[in-house]
Amino acid sequence: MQARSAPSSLPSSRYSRSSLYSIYTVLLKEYGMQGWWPLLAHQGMNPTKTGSITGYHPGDYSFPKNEQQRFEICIGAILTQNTSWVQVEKALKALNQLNALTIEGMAKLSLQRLKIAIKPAGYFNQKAKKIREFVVFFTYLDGRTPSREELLSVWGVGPETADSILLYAYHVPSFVVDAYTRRILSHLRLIEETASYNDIKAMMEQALPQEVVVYQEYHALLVEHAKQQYSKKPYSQDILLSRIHR
DNA sequence: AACCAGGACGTGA
DNA sequence: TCACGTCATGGT
Repeated sequence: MQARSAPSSLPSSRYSRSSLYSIYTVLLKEYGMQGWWPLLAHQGMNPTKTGSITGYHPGDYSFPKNEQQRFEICIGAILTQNTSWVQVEKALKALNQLNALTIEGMAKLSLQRLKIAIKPAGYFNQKAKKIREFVVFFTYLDGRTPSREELLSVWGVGPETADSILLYAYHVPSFVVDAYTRRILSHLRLIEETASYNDIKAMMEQALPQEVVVYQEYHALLVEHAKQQYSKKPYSQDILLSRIHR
């Protein structure tokens, strides 16, 4: 680790830290448990989630239940880069039809068929390459949990994808920062717009209990809240603003 | 008909 | 380090 200067762009007062936790409790009361990461098919799936047909499992944190589901989460994390989950779901279903949501099946799939299958998720040339790179890495892991640095060394895996894989596929408490997180926290003036990914991640992890369930739900709740209130500009008066004092 | 969607990478200051 | 262009399909 190299020495780093303190991020001047972040408020570090007690007020902002407690605000970050109260945001979580407010969102949880408002929207309920989110049941991420969505999986194609499993027992007890919940079909009533915004923007998706099936796959969520609120209150059940026992996923993934096997290596295949773990693999599916990883592939979904790559496919959802800058793409809505509805589109990713189409791609995942197409892959599943080809028996390519297993490591063995994916390894057999031709590049051309892979590209066609994931086309709905966009960037199919890049994402096909990313998936193939990840398959090599996943095989190399041989069931071991990767470190964040290992994940980041894989071509096509950036900070958010790495943290999503750690948090949802491996239950490692690593907070996921996405565009919605930055948008909401910035609008609430809890961060500067220019705050870096790692700055925001560090702030969240310092403010919250370092628990997988909290990180999973918080991230998913921010996404749900953003879909409700931050999809189109100008952003309206956030319901959180009147409720995060203390 | 622009604009956005659960980003990452390559490039040149 | 960082700002900017590129990648691509499909919703609203």
